[in-house]
Amino acid sequence: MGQTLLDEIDLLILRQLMQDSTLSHKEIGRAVHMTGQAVGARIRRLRELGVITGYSIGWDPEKLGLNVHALITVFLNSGSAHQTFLQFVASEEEIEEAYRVSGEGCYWMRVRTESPERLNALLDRLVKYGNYKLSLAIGQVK
Amino acid sequence: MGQTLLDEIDLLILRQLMQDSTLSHKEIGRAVHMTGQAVGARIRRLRELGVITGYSIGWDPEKLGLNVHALITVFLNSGSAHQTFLQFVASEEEIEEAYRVSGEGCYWMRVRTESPERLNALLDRLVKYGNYKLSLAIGQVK
DNA sequence: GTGATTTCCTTTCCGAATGAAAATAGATAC
DNA sequence: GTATCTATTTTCATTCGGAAAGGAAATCAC
Repeated sequence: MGQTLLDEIDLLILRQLMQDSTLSHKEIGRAVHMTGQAVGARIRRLRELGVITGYSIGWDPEKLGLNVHALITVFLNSGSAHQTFLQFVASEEEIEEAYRVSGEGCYWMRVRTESPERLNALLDRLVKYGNYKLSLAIGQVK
Repeated sequence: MGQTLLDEIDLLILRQLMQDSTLSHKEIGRAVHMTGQAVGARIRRLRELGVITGYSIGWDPEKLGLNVHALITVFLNSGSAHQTFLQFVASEEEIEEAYRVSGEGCYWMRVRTESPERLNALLDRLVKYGNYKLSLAIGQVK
């Protein structure tokens, strides 16, 4: 594929931005031996190519009161339409990630809620679409 | 807990930054009816409180050639030390997330590799620590 | 009620970063 | 050698971000 689209310098810039996107172009330039403007041009290109899809912040879920963290494997009912399930996923703010999977189950997702009661309520809404298997995350390793 | 630490305006600012951390303080200020400087002071406070933990970019894994996406449940050997497993996780760049779980298995993790061969090699290294169950992600829903 | 204190916001100001345009260097084809 | 194309540097105007000073509102002691 388009592997020649990105050179080593692009990858260096990306790695730096992944760690800290507030680095100035000039600071990044020091690491890759370029002026800030050249770095800026490359970053603009990475955005236009769709390699960089956006800028965001990292945040502490516990500081926001999200104390419950669960991993859920979803086994969709055979009659349940995937489309309506996708709408469900999109509408539930407590679902942080969700993937269609091949292997065990139909979907896998990770959720955070502020309390066991909220998790319980979410599972009640989820069970309309199918069965599930749940594990609680008791620590983030990475 | 410290729920009174964050007011509605702080949450609004956080939500905006989660969507796009390149918004200027002034732009955010328009949404919350404050000057850019006031927004900047609140953001600084959110950083000092540890609510905001960092700034990063979103990126397209396929544009970087990471075509294989897998979800792995790890069942650690009873003799295997957790400490050495954590070092393993930290050293493997292809592991993007990992959590200690209570429920099915000991750890859960999500990995991306550029090829099935690389996934195979990663699993070879993983199997020293225990057993695993693997699902392939075939689409990101959220 | 008065005054002091604290907190938070606005105003003002300056250094630094960003983004655009023009000039320059390096590589390639012919 | 000449033309051409791409990527970088240089230069410049605009904007942003952070610090300091001043002011409004809430709290508290008395």
